[in-house]
Amino acid sequence: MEGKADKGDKREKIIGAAFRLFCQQGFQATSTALIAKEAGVATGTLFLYFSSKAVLINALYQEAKAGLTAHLQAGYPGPPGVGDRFRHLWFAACRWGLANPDAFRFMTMFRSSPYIWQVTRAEAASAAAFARQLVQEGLDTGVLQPIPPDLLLALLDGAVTATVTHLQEHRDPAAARGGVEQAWGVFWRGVAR
Amino acid sequence: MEGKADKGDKREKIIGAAFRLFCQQGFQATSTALIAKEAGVATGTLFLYFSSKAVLINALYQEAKAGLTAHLQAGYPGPPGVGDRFRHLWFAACRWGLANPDAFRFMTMFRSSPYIWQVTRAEAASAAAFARQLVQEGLDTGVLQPIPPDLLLALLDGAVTATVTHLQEHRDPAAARGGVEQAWGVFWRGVAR
Amino acid sequence: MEGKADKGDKREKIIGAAFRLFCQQGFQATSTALIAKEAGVATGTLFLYFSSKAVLINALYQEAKAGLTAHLQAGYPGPPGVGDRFRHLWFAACRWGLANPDAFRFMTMFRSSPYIWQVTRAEAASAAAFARQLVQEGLDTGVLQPIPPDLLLALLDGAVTATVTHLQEHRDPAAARGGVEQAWGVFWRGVAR
Amino acid sequence: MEGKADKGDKREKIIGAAFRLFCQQGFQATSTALIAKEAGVATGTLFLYFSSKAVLINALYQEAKAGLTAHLQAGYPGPPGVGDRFRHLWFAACRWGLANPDAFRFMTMFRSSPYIWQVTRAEAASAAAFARQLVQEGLDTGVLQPIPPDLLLALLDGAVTATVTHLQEHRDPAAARGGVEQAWGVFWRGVAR
DNA sequence: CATGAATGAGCATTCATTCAT
DNA sequence: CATGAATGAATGCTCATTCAT
Repeated sequence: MEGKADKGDKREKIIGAAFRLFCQQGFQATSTALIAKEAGVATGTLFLYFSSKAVLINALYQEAKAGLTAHLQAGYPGPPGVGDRFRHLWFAACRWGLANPDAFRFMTMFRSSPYIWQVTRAEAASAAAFARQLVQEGLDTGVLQPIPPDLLLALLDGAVTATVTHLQEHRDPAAARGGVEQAWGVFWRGVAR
Repeated sequence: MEGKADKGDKREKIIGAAFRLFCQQGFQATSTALIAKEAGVATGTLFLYFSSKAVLINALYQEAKAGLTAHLQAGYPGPPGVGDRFRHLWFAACRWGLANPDAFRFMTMFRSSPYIWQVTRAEAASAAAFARQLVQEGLDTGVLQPIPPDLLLALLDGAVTATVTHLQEHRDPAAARGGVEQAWGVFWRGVAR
Repeated sequence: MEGKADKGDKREKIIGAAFRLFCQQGFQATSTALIAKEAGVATGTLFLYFSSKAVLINALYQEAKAGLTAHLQAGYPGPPGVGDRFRHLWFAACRWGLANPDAFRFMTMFRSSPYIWQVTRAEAASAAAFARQLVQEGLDTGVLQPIPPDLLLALLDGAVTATVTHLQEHRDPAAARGGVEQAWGVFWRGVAR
Repeated sequence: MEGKADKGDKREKIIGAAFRLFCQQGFQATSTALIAKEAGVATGTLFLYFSSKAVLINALYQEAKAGLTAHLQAGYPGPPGVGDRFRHLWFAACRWGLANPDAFRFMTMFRSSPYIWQVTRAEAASAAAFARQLVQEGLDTGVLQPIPPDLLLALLDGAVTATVTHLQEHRDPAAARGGVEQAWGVFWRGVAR
């Protein structure tokens, strides 16, 4: 009774199909017609929800970023230690990346792509403002090495991306857990004072 | 005798134009006709050197990787310490990335793109085999933390990419020097024992 | 309610335009864009009905063969004499050829062309199986000269083609009637016992 | 000493390669570059002998027609009977067609093609004027049925073409001889009085 | 005469987008 | 809201032809 395609269902299906196809075949090989077919809707319907292919791409990027951000904020611990909170971010990010391979891959693929507008990137960044605050707190309390906050965030981002991508390629569920832990060790040893 | 199109010049011009345009506008937004025009050659000439657009992209990727690899091997120091050699790699890579922004950006953009064939990636990786040996030596001699070599290489790669990309965005030649040094500190502190 | 593009009309228009243009200018000199324009549809529309130019050519060949076959079977007389039925085939074929000059010319032009696939030829041949049966009956009843059936059919085909082509070049409606009759005389005298 | 590619050798090689390729792959699939390569000469060389692809095609057509005509005139018997001379033409034509499959196929393929200019066709026809005279003589002496000479020539042409093409498809050297004889019987019975 | 790199007009085909139903 | 046939601008690629060597 509830599987009958509830209102708004179509938008989700289109987004899901788009993530899958873009990751598998890339941008140019994925036509809007194919996305629509994979999503089980008509060609025209896609344009009812996303006014153009460019809009769709950017929506996808935001969707991915929002998913990740939400996951990071979910169990975000309170005041305890700055290190604990960093630890939480690290593991939550890796866990999300490994659980959502398509969305994660999409993010890395389009991270520095000209298809993603500045606005999109800016919105995604602002959503992760709390991470920046954490870094600032770490610097202020002397827990972190004295490094420009933006550079430190970039390094965090780069390390997580490298770790998840690496573990995704060598699919070994057992090694994954350990890899995340080891990479965390490298990162924290590097930035902590 | 100097400058004016010395035979074989055309291939270089096409590669240069392609790097520039792909970085600015992305793969599909850059038509072969535009690349040819920007390179100052006829449309057909492009296909004389690269049998298809896909072949061009892969050639570009290899060109970039080869350029970086050559630069890394250039002043590669002998036996001294593992740390010294790592230091050389780090700084050489960052220097190259900052000096060749288009090629570097191209590499990050297409790193995980479906346009780049496995063969291309494999060839590029094999050229950097000496880096893998260095890691192994570091692990054997106990200079590095006990981490899977591949993961460690991935982290090195990710850290360099994050650093260069970050410094390119905030163009400040003065800060660049310092940034590379600081990021190196983070990385080495993280992986050294 | 009449005339003005009654759904499915487009396919017909494309076929008509293609017959005309291919006969006038040949295969390669006739661009798909020109066919579309002549048919009054958009370029893309042609590919909606025929997935490639090669498919279009083969469809045209089948269309022509089917038209001819249908016309031959239309008033095909029953049991009477084998000669009467041959006479029907001869005149019906010539009549159709003179009435559909473009389709007929197309058939002769592409008869031995590499553009027409074996499948296409086979299908067209199977549709004319009843002619083969007639020949067999003629041989069995001793009405025809003892000649391999395939050779006899080839000669019939060749004679009709030569006759119609000849009469088309010297357009003289009056002479046409007589020419068909005279050629029939030659053919039948040649094959009958 | 004499195999060293004598003067004018290149023209022959180009013609031979062109016959082969056009028959195998058709007009559009056969590029001038391919013909040149198959002939073992440079691209530009082809245009030294034939100023354009269209000129080459027409030269090929003339070459084929000339070859056939020469063969027909070779052992052309003197005054004896009209029937004997017809017989000679028939067998000589079939023999040539079976011995030169590529040239023969080329002729049938381009017989009614728009690529062959009227001039070319006219020249080829005038070379075969002696055949027309034979027909006229046959009509005048009452040896042939009273049929327009052009139509009779067209039927002769059509019958030879059909016979050779048919025998070429069903390659059976033994059957070939018999087939030519049987087809001749059909033709002569049809046109003789 | 011969070469083959270079040219660029031309073509088949695709695909984002629209709109009548 | 949903559909999918229709559109036509845009693109990758080909190939006849030229010309400097």
